[in-house]
Amino acid sequence: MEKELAKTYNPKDIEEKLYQKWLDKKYFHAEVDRSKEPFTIVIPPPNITGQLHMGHALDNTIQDILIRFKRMQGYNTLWQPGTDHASIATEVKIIEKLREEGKEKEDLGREGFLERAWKWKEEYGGRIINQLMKLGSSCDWDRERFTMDEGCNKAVNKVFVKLYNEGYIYKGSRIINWCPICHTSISDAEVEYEEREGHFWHIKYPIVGEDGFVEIATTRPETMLGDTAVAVHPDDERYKHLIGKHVILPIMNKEIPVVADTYVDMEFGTGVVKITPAHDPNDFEVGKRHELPEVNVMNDDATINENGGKYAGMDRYEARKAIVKELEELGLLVKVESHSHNVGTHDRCNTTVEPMIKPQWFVKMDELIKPAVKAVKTGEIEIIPERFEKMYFNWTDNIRDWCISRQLWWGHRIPAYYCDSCGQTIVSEEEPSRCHICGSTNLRQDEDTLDTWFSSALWPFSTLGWPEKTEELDYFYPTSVLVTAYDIIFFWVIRMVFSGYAHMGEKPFGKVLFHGLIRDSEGRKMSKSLGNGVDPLDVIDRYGADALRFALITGNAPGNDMRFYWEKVEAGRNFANKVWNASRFIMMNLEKANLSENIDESLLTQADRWILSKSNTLVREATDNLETFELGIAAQKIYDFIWEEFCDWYIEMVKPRLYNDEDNTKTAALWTLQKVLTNSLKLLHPYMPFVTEEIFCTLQEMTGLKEKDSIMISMWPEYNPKWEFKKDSESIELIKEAVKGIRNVRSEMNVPPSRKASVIVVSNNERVREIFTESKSFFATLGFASEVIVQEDKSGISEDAVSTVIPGAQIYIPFADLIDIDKEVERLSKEKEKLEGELKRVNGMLSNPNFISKAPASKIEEEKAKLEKYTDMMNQVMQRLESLKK
RNA sequence: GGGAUCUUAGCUCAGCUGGGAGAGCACCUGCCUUACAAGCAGGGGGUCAUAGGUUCGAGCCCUAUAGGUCCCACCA
Repeated sequence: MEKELAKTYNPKDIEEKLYQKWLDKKYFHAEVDRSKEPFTIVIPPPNITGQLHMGHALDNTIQDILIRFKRMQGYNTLWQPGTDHASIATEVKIIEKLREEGKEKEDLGREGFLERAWKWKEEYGGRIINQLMKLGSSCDWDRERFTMDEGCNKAVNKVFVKLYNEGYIYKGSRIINWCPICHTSISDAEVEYEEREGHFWHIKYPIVGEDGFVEIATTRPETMLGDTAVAVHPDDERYKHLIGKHVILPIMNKEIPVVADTYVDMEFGTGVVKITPAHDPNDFEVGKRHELPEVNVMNDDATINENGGKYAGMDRYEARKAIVKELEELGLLVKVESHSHNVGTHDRCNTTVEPMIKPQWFVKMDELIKPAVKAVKTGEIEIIPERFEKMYFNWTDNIRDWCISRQLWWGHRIPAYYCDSCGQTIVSEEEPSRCHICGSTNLRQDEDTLDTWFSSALWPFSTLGWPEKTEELDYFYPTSVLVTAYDIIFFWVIRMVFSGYAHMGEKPFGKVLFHGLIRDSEGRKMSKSLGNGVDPLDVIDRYGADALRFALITGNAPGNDMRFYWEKVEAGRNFANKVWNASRFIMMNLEKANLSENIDESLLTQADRWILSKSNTLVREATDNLETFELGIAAQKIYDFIWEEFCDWYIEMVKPRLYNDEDNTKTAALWTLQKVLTNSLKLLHPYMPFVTEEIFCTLQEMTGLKEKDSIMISMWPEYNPKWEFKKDSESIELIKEAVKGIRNVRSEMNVPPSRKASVIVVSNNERVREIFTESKSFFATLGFASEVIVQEDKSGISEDAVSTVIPGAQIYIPFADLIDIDKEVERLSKEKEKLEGELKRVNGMLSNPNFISKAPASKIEEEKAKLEKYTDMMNQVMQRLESLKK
């Protein structure tokens, strides 16, 4: 019993200890249990190279809130964790590390490199997991998975082979985005467009067999080395006569045709476009239509290759300069304009990507995407907030085939094998021992690996055991909700959806909850290069995980970006401390109490019933908000309830009863305190798991009322219709009005709290007099009253009393020597002004015949009641003013 | 070019289906009141971007305009 709580809440004292307890007790662990309904979330797997950043902190806080909420509601909750091998991100990091040692990846060879990568994974893969634990994440760590573990690998191979056999995966030479630094192809989704200032070079191409030139304009003169045509619009009168003729490609001195294609915009540039099928996606299409040769002029590192003649070996930008210079010398450069245009860059390394034609593996998307579109259209998958549906459809409607092969080593190697004897391609889950066409053993596996998102697309079911038919898969799939930032809709969400339908025949999740990005206090994205990132671990270290979690959730609407402010974390910390101290106070008083689970409800006072009522309403509303993912709103309500209603009002109201051992309602007060506190802690627990757990356990020890060993497995409070004490609630609200009025008057009159005064309540309403008579005790502490007198009329009230009006009553406070008539008149005039405003509004409504005829009856009644109330109050204020003016 | 979203107190933002403008921080005043100064009490501060419209009634719904942010497309 001698458990002492520190005067201020110190998260460091308890967070680690409690997390360890939860782990030890296996509270996070889920087993298939068909007697219970499952609630499942798969974690967006963080990269093994990653360090926890604010985005993770938000994402995982949201997931943890949902999981803890559902767990307490009695669902069998599984939060499935794991990490992503992040093929390119990891490979780049390892290469960097190797370079520090003076090595290139080729020096190690494929095997050696992979060995190195696995070591890296062992070393750093656990780091982000530990960081997630610091946040309080209640993932089932016993089920931790990795996108390249044996099971996931199996799933990947199975899917690849299946899609290949069904004709959805194919290999082809097509134009793809090539990163000259990472030396790999990347998908369209990985290209980021940046607006850059560039130039528009106008170049003359001589016309064959004629004196004269066509003038073309280009932003990338170096690609002209690979031009195989120029194109004009078929309806362009200026150039119609050239169609079918040839021009000389300068420098290369090669004849290339003039073709007509509607792709050309007559209004733009000169209306003549150079066509480089091998280095521009649009030109590639034009080239296909006109059967133009494709001349690749670049090496993998974006230097010019042997097709570029004398420029061979030069970097693309050097070549650009040199080519422009040569054109100038040849007199073929007409002019140079400045021109801003979008440049595609690789989202990982920011290098300008080079479109190139390369043999790559693709997933044919047009058919596969259909169920994914339908699912969202029909509402089988619900997207929250709804507006992100448009983003989703924007992608699905313009879907292009997905380039899935990467020229990287770290990742799932493509399960395709080539027979060197007969040229056959064999796609197989297991490595074939011999070619099944010619029997040769001369087989070699495709060198490429798969896009990292290929394996994460399978995450919702691969983690549950697919392709094995596991109990887990049967029970936990489809998962309940996916929580992620909106910036990976295209990369991940859509691909999981179509994969779920393609391989499971079922959606991967019923709901997708998108949240926004965390920005710095100036609204910029947090990034390493800007150095404006805030480390969540640093925040936790200074303020505790609960404070961070609360800061990330409050004051933010779903899907909106939010700015990070230390002040917000401080507010969270202050709230945790408030809860801590209120609990400390309650427990101090509970020490000698001997409470039982239930109480004879006839012992409850007005105030007890009022707070129980309020608490009850909170339970209903917060639960509803949580169910609909309005986490910020629920948090705000819980915060307001605990701080204002419970601490500032109820605890203050109850103090006189606690300090008076003679008071026969003391036990009821203690019981109510304990009850409301426990419920509040439970509601708060998903947001602030640590502080609530510590208090919950201590409180149980103290009262001997034990529900569970941990709040996280206790029952979520339920709305109790019996606890709607409407009459008591109205009474206490009236008392609060009176107390506020008294405080206001005293403050305005500069009366120090030390100066007590009597409070006279005048009301001709018997019910109101009853309320005040019953609640006299509140005014001593809350309203600095020396005594409270309740009477029917104004008899015996001295003329120099100050007063205030509340609905149904007037309150007088005689201060004798203190009264300053002018000031009092001024104050009352302000009250009068306010009432005038209210009356004007109400009268305006009620005198409008349209309002009377069209508004709902209940609304009209409401306004009529207000009119009555305000008129009464107004009369009182007027009378008082009259009498003061005498 | 297409689309989304935002514009509410000095700052950062809530405000769910239309029915008397809110929070945190900041500011002013007074309080070390035996849970909490990371606190308590009181206060000031907003033609809810602009202009129309729908409605008995609009911060909320519709249209237009201005400005900001973002996504997609990629006119060489």
